[in-house]
Amino acid sequence: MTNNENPSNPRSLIPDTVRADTAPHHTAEQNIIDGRKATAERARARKENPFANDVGPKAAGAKALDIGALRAEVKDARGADGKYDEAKVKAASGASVFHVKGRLMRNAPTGGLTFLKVRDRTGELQLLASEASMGAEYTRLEDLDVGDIVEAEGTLVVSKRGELSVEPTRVRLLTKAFRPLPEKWHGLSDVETRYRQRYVDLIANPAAAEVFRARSHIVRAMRTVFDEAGFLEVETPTMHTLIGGAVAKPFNTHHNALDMNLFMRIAPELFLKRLVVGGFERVYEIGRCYRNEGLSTRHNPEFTMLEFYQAYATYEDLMNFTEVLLRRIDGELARVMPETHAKWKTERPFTIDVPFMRVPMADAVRAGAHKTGIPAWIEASDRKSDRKGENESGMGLVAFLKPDFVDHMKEWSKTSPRAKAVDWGNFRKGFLKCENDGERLFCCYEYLCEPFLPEDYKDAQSGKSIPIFIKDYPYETSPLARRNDARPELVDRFELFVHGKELCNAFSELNDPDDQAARFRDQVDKKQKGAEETMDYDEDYIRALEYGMPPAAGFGMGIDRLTMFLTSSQSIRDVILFPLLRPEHG
RNA sequence: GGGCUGAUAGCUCAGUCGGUAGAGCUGCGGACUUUUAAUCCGUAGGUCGCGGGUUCAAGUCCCGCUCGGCCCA
Repeated sequence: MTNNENPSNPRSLIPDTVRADTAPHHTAEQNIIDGRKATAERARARKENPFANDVGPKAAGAKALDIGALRAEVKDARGADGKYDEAKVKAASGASVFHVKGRLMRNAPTGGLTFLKVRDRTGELQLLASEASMGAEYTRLEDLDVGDIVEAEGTLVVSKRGELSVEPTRVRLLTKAFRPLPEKWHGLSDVETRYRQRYVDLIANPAAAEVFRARSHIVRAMRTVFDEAGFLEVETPTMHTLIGGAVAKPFNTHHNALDMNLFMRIAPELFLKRLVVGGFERVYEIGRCYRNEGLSTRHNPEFTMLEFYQAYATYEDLMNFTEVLLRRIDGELARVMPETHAKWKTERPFTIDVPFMRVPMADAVRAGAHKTGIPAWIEASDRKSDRKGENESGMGLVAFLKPDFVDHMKEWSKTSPRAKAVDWGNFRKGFLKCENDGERLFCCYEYLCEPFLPEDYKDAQSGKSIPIFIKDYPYETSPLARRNDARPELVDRFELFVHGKELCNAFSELNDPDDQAARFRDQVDKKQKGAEETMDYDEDYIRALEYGMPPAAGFGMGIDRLTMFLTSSQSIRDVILFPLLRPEHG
């Protein structure tokens, strides 16, 4: 806790609802809060602490267990239908007294018998309380509200419906919850409140909490895979003096003591490759990156990226490895949370169970051109390009479009439903802005292929889309990637698209310092011509390459997006605990 | 930044042509010894996001603003 809160902040740090003494609000919520505070005061009057710390069983020999561990003790008493057999429970647990603690999720009296439900991090357990088991303390249950943190101890019994329950001799308030939880049936669905008050979301929506558990498992499984393969996990700076490693706008910050402007990193790439120079032949980093861009269902300004670099590997090796990695992670998810995973898996519009597609970008563009049914495009994309040494498929279309694109747009767009579905306005805008044929090919890919990937590459059996590696990018779009030995106009690079959305970006690394220096100079030229998103010239990185970086391949993947895919989440905000939002009070 | 769309009780939502603000859950009081969205009876709970305008009359129509959501850049 810091004590240097800015006194100039015009907004009070204390919300109205907890200033009830000075500014009472006669709202329904405030009435509930007042009532719960009064309950806490009554407990204090009885010398009981409504924020107790002395947790633990009172009975000698009682077992203090997590709910999951408690269930494991009597797992053999559970039938195939999920119901417990009372005799078997008694046989397994005998007269043992169990102690559990957690959040009270239900408090339902039916006269002399009260059903309560306690939830801890491992599960939920019913308490079956009666006057017979609790004596005079039974009436005290009235003071417990849903949301309170409680402890209870007693023997195991089975309810008439076959539910494993603790018959408590004691149920005690540990922490009073002043605020009511959202409604039990619909939960909390207001997305704004879910993001702003994630703590409530996590309590009220178990499905939301499951996504974040999955995220943790995903990252751990990933580390296991890399550690087993002999990779070293490292941490490199997140505050950079130069912009590098990706094409994006950075956040600016400032170091006071050195009076130095800094950029929050947009990618760790150039530092990790320095480590490859240093002899760490296999390194990876999982860390936060920052990009000063708009927000969307797929973009948060800060996000988590995995990057790894492997000496003596090529981008072909990494394609194989990517498939292994994703299946290993998904398999681990299936192992640790089988039921939730099965639900997510059926919801997925894609499958990772079949081999991924591998398509050179130029071939994808040629196929995309054919799909539009525009005769001139088909003819052009089948034609050999006049550019020497050029690949012969997609480049034909680029050569054809370059001189007169705009004039024919209306006519082309009417050729077929597929042609009509093309975003012609932005395609034109993007194409005309391109400075070279490489960028033009990439632009054709973006508008003619990428939006249609899910429908064009499908698994016949399941009807689900197949992840696809688009490979062999034009060198102009990839300033850090190695040129293809046979076709220097291309780089040995791929991106993995899952259901049409980019997940990974990888390439064989450019380790020729002179070529890298030339690419940096191109970037600087672009900036001088007004381009906003360019890399800086990194002299030290060139110097590092001059010491010799072994041939290597590198890989980047958004952890947030991976989590979205695997947990069937529709928005990146559903996989980031505290996504960036505007301040609540304007 | 642009288009569309939303904000009504603590939560989930209705609210028709502009005419007294509604329900369920929650809360509070009561009944109930096998519930699990418990049930039954009673009862309380509102700055209709904020500001302006039109009107005899605005949750409703108009304008602006704030904060979201979806799509696009």
